[in-house]
Amino acid sequence: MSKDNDLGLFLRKLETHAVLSDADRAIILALPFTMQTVEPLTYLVREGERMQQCPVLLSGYAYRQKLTGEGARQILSIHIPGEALDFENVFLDQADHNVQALTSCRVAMIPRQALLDLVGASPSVVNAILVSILVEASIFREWILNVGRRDAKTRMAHMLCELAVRLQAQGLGAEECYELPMTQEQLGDALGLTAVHVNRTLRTLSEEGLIVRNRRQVCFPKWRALLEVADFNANYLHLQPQPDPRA
Amino acid sequence: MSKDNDLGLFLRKLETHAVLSDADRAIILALPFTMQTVEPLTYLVREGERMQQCPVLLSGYAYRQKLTGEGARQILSIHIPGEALDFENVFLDQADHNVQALTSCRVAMIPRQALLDLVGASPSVVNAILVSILVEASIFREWILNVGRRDAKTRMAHMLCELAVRLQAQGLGAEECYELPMTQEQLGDALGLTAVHVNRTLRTLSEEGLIVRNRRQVCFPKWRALLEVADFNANYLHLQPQPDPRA
DNA sequence: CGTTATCTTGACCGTCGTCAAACAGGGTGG
DNA sequence: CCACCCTGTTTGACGACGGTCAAGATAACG
Repeated sequence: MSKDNDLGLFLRKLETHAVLSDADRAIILALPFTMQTVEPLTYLVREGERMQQCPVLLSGYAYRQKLTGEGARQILSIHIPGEALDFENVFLDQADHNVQALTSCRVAMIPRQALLDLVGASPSVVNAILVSILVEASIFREWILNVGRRDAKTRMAHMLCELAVRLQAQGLGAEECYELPMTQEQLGDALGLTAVHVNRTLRTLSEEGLIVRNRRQVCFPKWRALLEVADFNANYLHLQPQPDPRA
Repeated sequence: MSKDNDLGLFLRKLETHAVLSDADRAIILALPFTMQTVEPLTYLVREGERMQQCPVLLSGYAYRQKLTGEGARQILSIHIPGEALDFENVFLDQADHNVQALTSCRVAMIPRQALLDLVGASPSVVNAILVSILVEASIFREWILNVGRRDAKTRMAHMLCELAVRLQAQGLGAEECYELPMTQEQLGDALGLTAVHVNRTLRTLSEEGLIVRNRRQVCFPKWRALLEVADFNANYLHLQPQPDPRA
């Protein structure tokens, strides 16, 4: 069973987007890897480096991040368990941004070569990885729209919705409530806002009863209403697994 | 010769990022396609649609675009000749955003199936396409940083630099001068600004002698200084062709 | 229980958005 | 060739969303 294997969550993530055969599943679960546990803020990928293995997140959260010359930080995406954190540098030479652990994380490191060998060896698994990469790109696009064209409140709500839906799709926590261990400064870096304004925005959402926070937990008592406010439509997440179109 | 073939520019683009063999080149140039000429603003990909062919831009400009529920538009990327405009929907079921012609364009439409058949048939060409997709994702990430964390002037300068460098890399026009047929409203939609503020920003850049505009042509008399102001570093464009790592 | 990070709030400010009007350019048709 | 229009550009006055600065309150952590 996939659940017995550490890579089970990784497989689940791939199957969220692509239909796989038993043979495909076997190939994925048979990928070599070494386990690693890392502390919050550990760099899993560092700009300029050449990666020899691809980290896959098995527990905890991580984020993708980039800095301006002035030192301002922009968080580019948040990653949840099951997601590969560095498909890009399996095929590219040099990392162009950073990936950091947000919480303490368990990570499976898959040798780059093992993933490269899949190209040619298993077209349907390559298809699944391709779809995964393309869905991540789609999330980047929505992120651009979010940061470029929505006001602070909508922007914040949108990010909260996206995470809720993605966690749900991975079978982690319910849609109406989850653990979000980001500081308000990190939220600001993700949304292109300052920590202070994040605070004000969260207060507004709370006052309107759209979110309830205690500790690092967020709940959504009026999920439908929140989706409205967030201008959220899950299409861009491509959550319906699609058959290998080559078939 | 590749230059005799309509897909020559497409090949050149792929070779900017990946090293190809003669056999690979032959496969790419032998892809079936039909030519098409479209007017400005024509939709080449429309959100929600299922595409059966992948447009490749051969002349003119196009852009990728998405709308908020309120109708605000965000341009996600600008495309120049040689670039495939819709690798995403070769592998995904449903378009999650739009692609529109910016100028009148010549476009080669490659049947989706022909591209799908490459997976399994030609690993090294698939590698090249993968790299292409990943570089586009890298450009999205930089775009997020640009919109999220840079002020209007830097943001504008950065976009102008990116286009200059990409055009240069494709052998189209010089670094110091090119044709940019975008209205100020479109520039605003790309940068997350209003047309009015785009105008003010362009004026500032002009006054500082960093850009010179007449008609739709932009020139950069002080390229080095502009790179500074733009906080521009071309690493994220991955312009050094990299050998197939599977070799 | 002290120390530090994070959160929270208020006062103030600046970049950028809004609204509006004038202006330039480029087609079109008379 | 010149009126005419339409789209795009330019500018100014004003307003607001979000940034900055600073201080106090809370929570996290050894």
